[in-house]
Amino acid sequence: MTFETLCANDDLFARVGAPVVFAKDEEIYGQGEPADRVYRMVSGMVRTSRFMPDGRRPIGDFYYPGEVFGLELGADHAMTAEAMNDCVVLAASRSALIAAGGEAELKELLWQATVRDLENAREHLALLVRKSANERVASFLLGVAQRSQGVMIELAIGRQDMADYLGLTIETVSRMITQLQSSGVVEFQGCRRFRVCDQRALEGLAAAA
Amino acid sequence: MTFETLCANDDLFARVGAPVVFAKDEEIYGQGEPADRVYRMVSGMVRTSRFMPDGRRPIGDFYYPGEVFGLELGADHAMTAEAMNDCVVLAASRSALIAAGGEAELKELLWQATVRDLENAREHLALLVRKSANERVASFLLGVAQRSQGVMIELAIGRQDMADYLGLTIETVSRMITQLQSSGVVEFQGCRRFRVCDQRALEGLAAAA
DNA sequence: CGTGGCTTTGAAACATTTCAATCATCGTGG
DNA sequence: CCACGATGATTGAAATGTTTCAAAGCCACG
Repeated sequence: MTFETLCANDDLFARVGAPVVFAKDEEIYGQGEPADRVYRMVSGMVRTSRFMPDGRRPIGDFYYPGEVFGLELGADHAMTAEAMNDCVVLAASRSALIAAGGEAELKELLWQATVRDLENAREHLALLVRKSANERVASFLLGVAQRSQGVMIELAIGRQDMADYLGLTIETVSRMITQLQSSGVVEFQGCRRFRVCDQRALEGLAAAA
Repeated sequence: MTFETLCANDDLFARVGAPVVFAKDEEIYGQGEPADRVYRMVSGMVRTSRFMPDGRRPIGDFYYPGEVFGLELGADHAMTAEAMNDCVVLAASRSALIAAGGEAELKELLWQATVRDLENAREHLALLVRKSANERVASFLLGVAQRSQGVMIELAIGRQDMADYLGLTIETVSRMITQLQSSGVVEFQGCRRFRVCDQRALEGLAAAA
């Protein structure tokens, strides 16, 4: 989502939306529930995921501050959204958005959200097709680093979520991180804070990202 | 794409589009070229793919008769489109579509294409995350079977394209097909025609599809 | 009937997962 | 304040699944 579009919808969401706080691991909405409300991240992070019959849990997307989520193509939510840490979101009902901004503006919002989802999905696909475990982890860390600012990067995402997103097991993710560290590409302080030491090398590994 | 939407645009495309024939393996448009024309499949099959710096070739999508492709979110084509067999498409320039149907109708077309792409991408993601080789192949064959009619199914897609799409090597795909055959789930006649023998079993393998 | 492209098969190498155990980290209650 | 337990992360070793490399088979086409 570009800076302009973020600003363009700023008033609408700010006018209509009510700030809501969610605690870590709290569910924002569940798979199958009617999708009558739309959300925009203010702070914190949210993940969407889908529970499969066999217990696998493919992760859809991660949402950062400023991003809109909860809009669906159908009437119901196709995924579950959960807070990854304590977070604040602006919540607005579809009807309130229409009342305040009109049908056209809601459609525009839906359009932007859909385009962003499609772009994310394509990037995610590129990551999963024909990339090795360490390339996946490298791409992921590079992505997080690019979305963050500052040298020390806060990793809100736990190993299990990373693994689900990358199509790997938690152990493999862990090993790849260890490996990236021993080759001096990144450096972790604890398991949730890291620093990119060799940007060039990380980009090289992430390659076809 | 639903039946209704197909019909709704039928006139527009039929009025404006010019039928074009492409031979097997011919390029319809290339990655990076300006996306000024839109296409709808009449017969045959088309694949889109992206060539990566390292020579890998992730496949975007396969397009069947009736489906629209070539619309892009940006100004240029993000992928290359190639004919997988001799095929006929209706081609129309964006400007001609606007002249004939108006801006709104083109937007609607773009919306439908984007939604379909997103749904495909999500399904594709589900396939790649946490599915084993034989589950992937089973899902793929099931998908082809569902889109086809009749008992004997024509597989327009070669092994290499399947492998690229499924994130496997051509040898693995071949082995999985052999395996599905020996377990009596499907039966191949040559390498491009098959029949589903045990629908239930195939669905079981495709599972979380 | 041979040639070339695509598919299948085999064996060994390799990457990832699985299972099991150990290790941090962090919040809680003694 | 420290020990404790809980949760999540790391590590190791063996098992598994997939790829790689090499060779042979099949089929369509000239």
